Amino acid sequence: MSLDHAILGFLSEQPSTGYDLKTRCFDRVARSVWTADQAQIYRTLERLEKSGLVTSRLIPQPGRPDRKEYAVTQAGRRALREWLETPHPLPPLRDPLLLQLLFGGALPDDQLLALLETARDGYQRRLEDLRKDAGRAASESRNAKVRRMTLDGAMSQARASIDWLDGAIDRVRAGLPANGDALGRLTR
Amino acid sequence: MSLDHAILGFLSEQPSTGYDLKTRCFDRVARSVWTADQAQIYRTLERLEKSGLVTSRLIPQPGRPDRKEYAVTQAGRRALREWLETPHPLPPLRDPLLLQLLFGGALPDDQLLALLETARDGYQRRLEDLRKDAGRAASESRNAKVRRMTLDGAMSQARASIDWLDGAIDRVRAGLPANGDALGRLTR
DNA sequence: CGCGGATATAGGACAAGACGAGTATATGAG
DNA sequence: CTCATATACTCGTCTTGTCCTATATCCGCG
Repeated sequence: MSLDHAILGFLSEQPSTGYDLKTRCFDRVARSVWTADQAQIYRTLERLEKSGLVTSRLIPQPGRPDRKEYAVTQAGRRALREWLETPHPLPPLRDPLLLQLLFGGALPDDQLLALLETARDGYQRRLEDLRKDAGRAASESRNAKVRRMTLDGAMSQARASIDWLDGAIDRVRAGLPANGDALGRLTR
Repeated sequence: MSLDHAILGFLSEQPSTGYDLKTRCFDRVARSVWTADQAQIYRTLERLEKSGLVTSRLIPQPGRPDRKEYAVTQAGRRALREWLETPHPLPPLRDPLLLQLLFGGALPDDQLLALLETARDGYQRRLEDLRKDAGRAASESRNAKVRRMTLDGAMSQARASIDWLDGAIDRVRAGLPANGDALGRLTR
């Protein structure tokens, strides 16, 4: 369960509330790598506390709701360390666009092109977001350098998709054989 | 729900049983694009039948269990066509390795390298599988060409990951700044 | 003065996917 | 004769992820 360990990781850097984790960690630094929704974070924090990997303390705040600040325990640090050390299986490739393309021969050229171009633009936007992130974090520490590798990985994946889509678009524009009756079977 | 449409897509090519879909379609041609387990496929077929997108007929087989063969209906073809035409959002980037790397600065060089190298090997294996698939399907039809684009996409993603990981491995070997006390905080 | 946005937490509902176990029968290898 | 394998289908539970709602207060803006 990667989310558990992502939370342990962030808490090991700094004790935080659920709200902090959502807004400062997941919506900012982990945005391009792993997203998590609020409900998920609170649920996970409860579970982690039950299994003794984090503890919480209430910090009263005059006027506004108490902060419930979570911190990792020793057991939590051990769990994090263990997870960090072990290699995990590749994420299963599960891409709606590729699936569409598997059956995309049934579409006429213009619709096929629309599909490819929309995806291309999506990756382009993702790449720009990543570039912004990369611009912000420029430090010389080990942590910053490793974190920079993370961004590089995400960026190179986006770039690969863009290049591939550009090639695919060219090939469709250059002309594909017309389809026999696949479209007919689908439209009728 | 992409799985629904993947099933509709395969059935539109050829009526099949759940077993056929699992072994001939998902474990073979869609393997590199979308995986599905058996239970999932049977459940989805039931649901699709209830909503009138597929129909089934029992084909008795002497000795062994009846084949329950599903076929798309007109409504099913329409649903498939509609899904094929509309662009879908990019798959969220959710990669355990990238997440590990986010906190990977706490690891010593050798463990960091082990992580990167394992992942590299994984992508290498995936790429080889894809190459085998690409070798098999060499036809001149529109469908085959579009399907070939699908494989190209999957391959270029794998290649991008390999290149990135090679670069990252080199950079770690070339020497990263030592970490302050992050490791200490984790080990103690 | 009211309204919305930021801060802060928590609950329910639900689809989708992962995982595993169970039930048949037939064929063929050892 | 047994064991593995292929064919074919069913059930159940757990985890994930998403969405929506509710509760509270404070601050700034118009």
